[in-house]
Amino acid sequence: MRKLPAKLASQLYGAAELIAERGLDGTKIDDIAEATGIPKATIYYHLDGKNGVLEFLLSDLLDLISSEVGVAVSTAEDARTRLEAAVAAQLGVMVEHPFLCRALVGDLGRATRLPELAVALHTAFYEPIQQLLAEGVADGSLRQVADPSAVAMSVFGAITVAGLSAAVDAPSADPAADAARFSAAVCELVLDGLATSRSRDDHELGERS
Amino acid sequence: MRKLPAKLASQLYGAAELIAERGLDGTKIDDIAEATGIPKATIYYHLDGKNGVLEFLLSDLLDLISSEVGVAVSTAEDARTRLEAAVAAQLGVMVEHPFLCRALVGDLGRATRLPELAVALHTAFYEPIQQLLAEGVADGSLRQVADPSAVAMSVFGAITVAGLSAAVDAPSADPAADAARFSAAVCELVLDGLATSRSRDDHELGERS
Amino acid sequence: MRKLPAKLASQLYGAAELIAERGLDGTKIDDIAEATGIPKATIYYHLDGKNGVLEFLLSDLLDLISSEVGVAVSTAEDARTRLEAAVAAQLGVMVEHPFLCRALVGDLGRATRLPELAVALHTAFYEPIQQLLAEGVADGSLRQVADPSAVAMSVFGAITVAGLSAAVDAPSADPAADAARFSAAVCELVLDGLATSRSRDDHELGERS
Amino acid sequence: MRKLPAKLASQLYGAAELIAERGLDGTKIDDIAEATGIPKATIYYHLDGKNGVLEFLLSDLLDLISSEVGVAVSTAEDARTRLEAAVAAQLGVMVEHPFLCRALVGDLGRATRLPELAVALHTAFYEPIQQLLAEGVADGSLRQVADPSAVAMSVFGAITVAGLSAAVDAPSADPAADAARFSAAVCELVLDGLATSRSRDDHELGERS
DNA sequence: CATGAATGAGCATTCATTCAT
DNA sequence: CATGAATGAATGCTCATTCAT
Repeated sequence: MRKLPAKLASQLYGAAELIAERGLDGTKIDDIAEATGIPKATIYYHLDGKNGVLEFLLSDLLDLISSEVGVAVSTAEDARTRLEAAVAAQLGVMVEHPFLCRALVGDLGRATRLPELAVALHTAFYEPIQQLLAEGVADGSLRQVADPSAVAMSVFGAITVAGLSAAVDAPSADPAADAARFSAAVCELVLDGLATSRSRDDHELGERS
Repeated sequence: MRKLPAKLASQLYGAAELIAERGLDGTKIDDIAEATGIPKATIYYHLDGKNGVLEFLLSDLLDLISSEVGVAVSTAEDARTRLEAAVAAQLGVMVEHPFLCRALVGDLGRATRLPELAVALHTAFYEPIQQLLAEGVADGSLRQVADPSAVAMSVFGAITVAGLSAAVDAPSADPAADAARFSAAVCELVLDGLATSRSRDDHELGERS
Repeated sequence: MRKLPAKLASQLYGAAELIAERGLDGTKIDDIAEATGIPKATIYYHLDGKNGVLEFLLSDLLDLISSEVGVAVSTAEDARTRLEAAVAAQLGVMVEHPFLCRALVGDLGRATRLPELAVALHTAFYEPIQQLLAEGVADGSLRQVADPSAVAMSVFGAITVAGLSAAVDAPSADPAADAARFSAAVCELVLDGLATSRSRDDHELGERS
Repeated sequence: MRKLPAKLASQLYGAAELIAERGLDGTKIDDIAEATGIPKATIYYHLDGKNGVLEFLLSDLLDLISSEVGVAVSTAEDARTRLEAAVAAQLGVMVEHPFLCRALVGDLGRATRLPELAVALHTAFYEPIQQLLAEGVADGSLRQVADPSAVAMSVFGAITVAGLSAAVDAPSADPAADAARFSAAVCELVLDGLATSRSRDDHELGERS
């Protein structure tokens, strides 16, 4: 639980693929030890058991996302533009760490049950979006919606699941391009919606009548 | 092992909360036996082990979603309207089965690794959306997007994460209302997007210049 | 913890020597399993772990002593005679179960920490003596001493340590003879004391002056 | 590993209660380190592992008893008087070191298996008594018994168990008084026996007839 | 000398699963 | 059909001990 030596930390990443593939419960500590080259007992010396390993790995990912998104969000642009930047940032990190992402999803239940991770999850993914939505309303770059928190959750889902899907697919040769592609798709959806203008008119008409 | 007696089936649902709360690996067969009142060996007699329990529980949920969404999608309306109906249908089922939903997500990794479930997952969640998106383009009620499959994935995320969030929150007194609220929020997002028309102009301007 | 099947119970005795020799902590469950022929998991199914094994074994010994002594004490003789009988009974059982006795002594600390054993210990060893001492005073066959409970404890020690010593020594060919020999020695000590009558006079004289 | 600095030695006594309470196997070196304030590795530097700690602690106790009893036994008095003194000496030391006594008894099995301790045990407890008994016969202050070694063992038990019982009971405010009380009780028993003179007559009569 | 850090070796316990009744 | 009893197989974790500084 102390700040584990940089060397160990880096070795530990060798376990990510394992966990992504089999889930934490399907991964024996011995497997982790073997995959990382760190003696079992040493893992226990530095981390708090198997959960500790997951916690360390995911904390790292979450911190990374958190900080990249944080940067993207802190510019002087309007909220809409910053939302696009945030989406790109999050997807960029996710695509760059496919195994961690898959581990996160595969053990989402457990991650949720690990208090520290639960808040990191919230901080990394949900909060910035919610924040941006509110700011967008203030600066006129995003629409006021009826149920902001539900919409924020939904936007979170749109981004994250896209990222996950990218992470789960066989890692492409050009992660940056993948990220850009998904980022564009998500932004197109989230900002402009899918309805055609005609269907919008029809729909409003329908509701009016 | 296929057709378990109706009584057992209903008892088995008593295990959903357990699994939702602790994950399948955190749930002992003995726990399930105790929670459901079904003797351990009897569970084995009817189902194929622990995974069998999860498979049974989730298959049921997935079938339900699949069929409800199927109905919603099979009307004569335009694709956009049917998309709204599909969202409402999916969210309706999810909100009504919060524990199963959480079990599904919590053990997503395992579900993914169970072949039968993996396809059911795809069929229930992703396919109808993808299908609808294509049909919407055809009937002019939905926009043509640059990367349809990425967008479909993203829409799937928008819907599902919203549903999950509803399922995780303390079950409200009025599930139908919850479903409606979330459904509206998701549709607002997915159909109309978040950008204000002004920001759209600005943005296009910015891109042009 | 349920009344284990007679067959298992008898097999379990095969572990006594092991435990006597190495102490419970020095004895692996696997050793016990091997020595008794009972599969490890079956031991766990019936008993509560390693402590459970010790508890079972010693409970048995203690019950046996308790009941044999109980019989010896329940005759119509005077207390002194019954004390002799009790000593013989206790030593008889101890000599007949040398391994259990040694296990008991070797793990006395643990036995003391196991609540059930602690009381059984008291009941089997200490109580009958204390009782007899009191009755002996009443019927005039035993002396009134200044500190009855301290003396009872001491008598208990005289008997038990003698028995232990007999149990620890290589088991003789004729246990009954051993028991009789030790029994006689203990009774001689406990009933008549070691002082010569001359030394008694001297001593009283010394105190008087 | 022999001569540990006085300061460490004194700190080490802080572990006695721990060991008395839980047994040596139930006491982790880390516990000992924490309880004594001596770093784990330092304990290893000075002593030979866990057994070394026990050995150190008990050797000390045994030496103490040995020497105190030795003094008591080396006077010019008759054997009977010296036996009384020896009893008082042994009980005095035991009562003054209740935790060590309990540790000794609780881990009697192990102590017995530690060669050095085994002989120290014999030397401290058994030998002086045996010696005294023989001398008493020679100087006429103690009776000739049929089985001297069995009786010596029994006397040893009478004394030691009394001392233990005193050590286990909550340590009284006045250890010296306790020791005296128990000492008197033990001597009363061991020297004069419990039989009333009437019962002695009856008994001999009974045997004769 | 003293000790923080690291680890090899060990093992109790758990649990899913089977099967005789 | 249903199930109480039994167990094989697996593994997370502990802890005494070592050693480089």
